[in-house]
Amino acid sequence: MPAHVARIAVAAATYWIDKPYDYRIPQQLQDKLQPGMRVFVPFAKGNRKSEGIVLAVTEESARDQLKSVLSVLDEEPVLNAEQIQLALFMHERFFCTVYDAIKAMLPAGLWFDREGKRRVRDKTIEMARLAIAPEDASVIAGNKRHRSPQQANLLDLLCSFEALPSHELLRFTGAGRQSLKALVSAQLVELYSREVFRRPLMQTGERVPLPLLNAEQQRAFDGLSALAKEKKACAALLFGVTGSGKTSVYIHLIQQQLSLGKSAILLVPEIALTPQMLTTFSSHFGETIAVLHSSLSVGERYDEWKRIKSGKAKLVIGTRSAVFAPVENLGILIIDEEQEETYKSENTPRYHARDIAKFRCVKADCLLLLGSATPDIVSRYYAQTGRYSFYSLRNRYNEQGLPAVKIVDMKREMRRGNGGNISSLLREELTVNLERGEQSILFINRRGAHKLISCGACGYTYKCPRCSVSLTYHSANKRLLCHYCGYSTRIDDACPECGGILNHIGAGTQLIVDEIEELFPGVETLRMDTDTVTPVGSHEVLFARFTQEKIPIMVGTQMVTKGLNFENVTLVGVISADQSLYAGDYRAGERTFSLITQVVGRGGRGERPGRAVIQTYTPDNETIQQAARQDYEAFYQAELLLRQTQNAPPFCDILAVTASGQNEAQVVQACRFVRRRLETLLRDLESIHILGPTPLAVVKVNNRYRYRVHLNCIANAKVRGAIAQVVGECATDKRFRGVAVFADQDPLD
DNA sequence: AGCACGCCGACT
DNA sequence: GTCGGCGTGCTC
Repeated sequence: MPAHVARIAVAAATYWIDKPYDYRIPQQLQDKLQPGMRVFVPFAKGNRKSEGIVLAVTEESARDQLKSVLSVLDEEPVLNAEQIQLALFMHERFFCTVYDAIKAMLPAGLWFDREGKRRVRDKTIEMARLAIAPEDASVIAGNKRHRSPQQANLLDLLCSFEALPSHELLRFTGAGRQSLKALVSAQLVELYSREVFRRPLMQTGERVPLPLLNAEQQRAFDGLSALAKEKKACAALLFGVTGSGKTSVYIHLIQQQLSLGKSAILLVPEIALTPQMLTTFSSHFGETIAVLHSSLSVGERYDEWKRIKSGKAKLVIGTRSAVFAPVENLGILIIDEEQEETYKSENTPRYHARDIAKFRCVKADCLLLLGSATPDIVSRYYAQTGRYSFYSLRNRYNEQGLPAVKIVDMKREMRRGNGGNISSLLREELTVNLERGEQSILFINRRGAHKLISCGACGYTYKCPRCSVSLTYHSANKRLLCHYCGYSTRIDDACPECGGILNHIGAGTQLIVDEIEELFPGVETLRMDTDTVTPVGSHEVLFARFTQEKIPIMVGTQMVTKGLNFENVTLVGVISADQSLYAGDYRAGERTFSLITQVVGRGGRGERPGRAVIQTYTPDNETIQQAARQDYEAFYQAELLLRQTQNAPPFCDILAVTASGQNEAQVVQACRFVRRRLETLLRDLESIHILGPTPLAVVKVNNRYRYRVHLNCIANAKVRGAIAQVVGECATDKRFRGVAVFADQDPLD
């Protein structure tokens, strides 16, 4: 008897009604339809056409009335059995629909394909430039009768740049596409396409022999390869101080699996920051590598996905979403710098790559390897308790010693009359480096370190009209910008409230650069931060300039801490170590320790020993001192104790139910309801703490207020079930209309 | 009676 | 979320 029922995950089903739906398979589709294929099905009363994916094909259904599958969208399944299981697991684990999970697993190129045929996009971006002289353009921009304010903004910005990608131009001015189009038809602006930076070059020439392992690396490799060969699911933590050569161990492990006919996945926190690593890997593995990351075009990403699925690529290197790479026969999955927060998705599905990796390694009976110089406290704890195997690399490459670190008390500095951001010690050290012709890196421990603007007379500051944050000043486009919603506006000549003089405050990269220029006139500096107006792929360009042109000083945020070896860098300065310590969440200490440790480890990679200067307002802080000593074990022990008293991971899971909406009171009401319901549903649970409603650190984003209820408990099926139920109750309760509610484990913010 | 509107609730 | 069903109440 032919199978005639398809169990389907329907795209149109919202979270609270999401479950597998049964459909009848019409006669003409019975031979074609297989699990993992996408279909169109009628859904709900209106029978509106929805996409769906076949989870299983069976004989019988528990219901007697079934609608029929309308059509099949794929010739071949796009998901295999393991991926379908993974999607069902994600539904349970991450409070998302099965279809949300599936969307995260497949490349976007596969989706837009049916309606619009825009699957294969070429590798160009649209650029905009003035079609007339800048002087004429600024005259036209100034003439308010002639051009709308938006158009004037666009012209203004284009005056200070030769050319800009049009999406960035629009983002920075807040103008719509129509305004740009109008300028184009008025022949003031022209658009052209430019090829974007291509994928990191894959070497096709001679394969380089594998790197030699030192005794310590060999020991780690021997242990890990024995684990990998056991052909059963296991996990290991490889602790390796910065510069100890974790990568060499990865290369050998991967090589071993590839030679056994297996495939491998290597996850990295951010591809843009690991060009050196990519070059190394391609010199060993050539075209068997597929690279997956967010700055690939839809077409490129789709092509890489196909290369992996067809088995042409056996080693996948990529960021978070690469954990879904459709490799067959997985032999090893490595997560480099596993403590990085980029492995956690902040959008639906709110998954952590580590959890997906564990699932896959269990299914494939293979080794999951977590590598880090500053492991996640939870991972280190599992290594301690034996849940993970544990290997460590404690010696730096070439027997290099750790940098000599000095901590500067900025309070004392201030009392001595130095109100700047650069202490006298750091200035002396910089002078030494300049004289010796050696390079220095200054690190600003602050997200999106930018200038704030405030009025010297009345204290007025610019606030985002849609979010509860101040606007930051971007000298690149001379505009004020909101980091949360992208709102941007022109800066006034004087304070809009009282007409006073506007000051630039805050330790932004630009500010430090300005200070350096004042202290060392004529010395070239390089700025490195996420939010400058720069084309895609420019990190590599900037890093290359820093190395090749031997620019004496680089000033930057987080991104200077990662992955790159600069031979000639002998001094690292941490401008202010404190910023991330007081972020309020339980991970603040971990984050600070990791950042400082990594940046200090950047120095002294070459022949000469490195030095580091850490500036802080709290020089007695244990975390800062541990980071200065690069003493992970001391930090781990102290932090573990703290976690125990805080009821935080690894002793407890933290689940959060977040509500957002335009009406603040209603959002708080929804949270109170969530709390009451959870207290009722979970009242017989012994160790559970329910907290909140608490506003998020940034309470309003895009005119929506955000509040949250936290649960500290072991996240078992009962707890997850209760949360799923309550999220559903909120969604259907008319008192909470307009309030969006979602659940998440270990939220980042 | 005829219809506009709003609320309810199910979605295979 | 979204749509059809159905009750209420207004108007002709």
